[in-house]
Amino acid sequence: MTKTKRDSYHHGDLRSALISAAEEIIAAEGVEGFTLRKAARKAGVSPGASTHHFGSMAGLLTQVARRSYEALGKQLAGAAEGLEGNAALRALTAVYVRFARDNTGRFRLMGRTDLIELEDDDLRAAAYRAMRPLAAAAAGTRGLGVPTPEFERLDPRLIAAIAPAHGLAHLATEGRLAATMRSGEVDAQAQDALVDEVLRALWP
Amino acid sequence: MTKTKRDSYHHGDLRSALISAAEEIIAAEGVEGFTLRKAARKAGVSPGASTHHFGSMAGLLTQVARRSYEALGKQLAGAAEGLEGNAALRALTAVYVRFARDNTGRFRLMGRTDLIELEDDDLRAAAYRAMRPLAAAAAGTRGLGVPTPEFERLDPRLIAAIAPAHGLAHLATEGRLAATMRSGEVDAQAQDALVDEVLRALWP
DNA sequence: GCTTTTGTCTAGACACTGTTTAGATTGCGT
DNA sequence: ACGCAATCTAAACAGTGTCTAGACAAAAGC
Repeated sequence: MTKTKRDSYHHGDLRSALISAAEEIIAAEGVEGFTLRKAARKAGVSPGASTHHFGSMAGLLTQVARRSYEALGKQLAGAAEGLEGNAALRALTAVYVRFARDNTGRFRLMGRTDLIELEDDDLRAAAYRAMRPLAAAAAGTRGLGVPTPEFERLDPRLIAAIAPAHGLAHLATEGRLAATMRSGEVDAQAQDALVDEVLRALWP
Repeated sequence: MTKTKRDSYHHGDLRSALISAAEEIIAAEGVEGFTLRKAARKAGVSPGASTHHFGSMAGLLTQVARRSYEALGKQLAGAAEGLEGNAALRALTAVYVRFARDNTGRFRLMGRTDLIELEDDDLRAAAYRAMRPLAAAAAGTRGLGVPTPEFERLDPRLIAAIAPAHGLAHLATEGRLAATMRSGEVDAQAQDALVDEVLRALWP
């Protein structure tokens, strides 16, 4: 679809073309369906062309992961508006889980430390920025203070907020949440209802 | 090390030899370091020999995952003895996270739905059995009743107990928990302390 | 005992994979 | 207009999981 045509030897904007191609493949076939050669074919370029821009496959996928964190962050940012305390936490967690369910490929990629460069500074920064709404909500919960903005030494309160969301998201993508039908398809509405029940138990 | 020597054409007990080989590889090099051919070499057998016993690589890895659930279940079973309510939940969660940290390869495999056969009945049963201590503890928490022993439609209360544990475990193996040193090594003691703090916030 | 059948395993090939090397091509700064 | 640096290609390499044929051995039938 986005198969970029090319009249000249040089591509012009191969870097972002490869990122887009990778994102499309991952969205359509999941991380397990992604190969570097597929992305190269989609961009209309030879397999080795990616090396110069990203160094390795992990370099390309790190960019995809970074953009995925930005997308997650954007969704989280708008989820807790006007809410406070546990209500905010419930809304944020619900959005977190929905993101994982509706963007399974990208979400799985974010956790594949063997495929991405976990030490990449941009990636780490994007990951931290994405979690800021959760950090803010966690600060207003159960009478706890304001979490520190450090990434290396994450605040226990922030982790306490992330852990259930991260766990539910993984359970959802692993097909271990109820409302997973025999066909493998997911009844999104039923799953949302279940998550809501769980959240009322966790953050009453 | 467990390279099974062979004097005859037939192996004798190739099935379990392959499982052991796979477990050793995964323990030493992680899931990402595992290949079917490596396991075959370790068992002293040709690459195609595995097909007859497991059908495919996923078949073999499903057995490894099943055994991993049994190992996790064994550790959980002994963790909540003499404890009740939230104290039991805290102990179980701590063990869950420690299992993930100390058996990263196996834990990662359990979540790799692209590598194992998620619909395998034995696997599903082992997974459910492993969670039983958590289900029992969840029943005694916050005045909730006894969870139903169904696997397809998991009880919200059980999920509420699993989610934080699962989330913390994934965060730990993804290197996203504090106490991850620059070298990539983990200060287990510091991590345990952090998890303890988080757990006191979640299950006070 | 001998033969046949059945279960195991090997050898080789197939279509892939990510990465590396050397070289072709182009755009840009001067 | 020229040279340099950036960019991309082509081909090769060492792997991968799986498939097909056939070789081997142990158990079953008589």
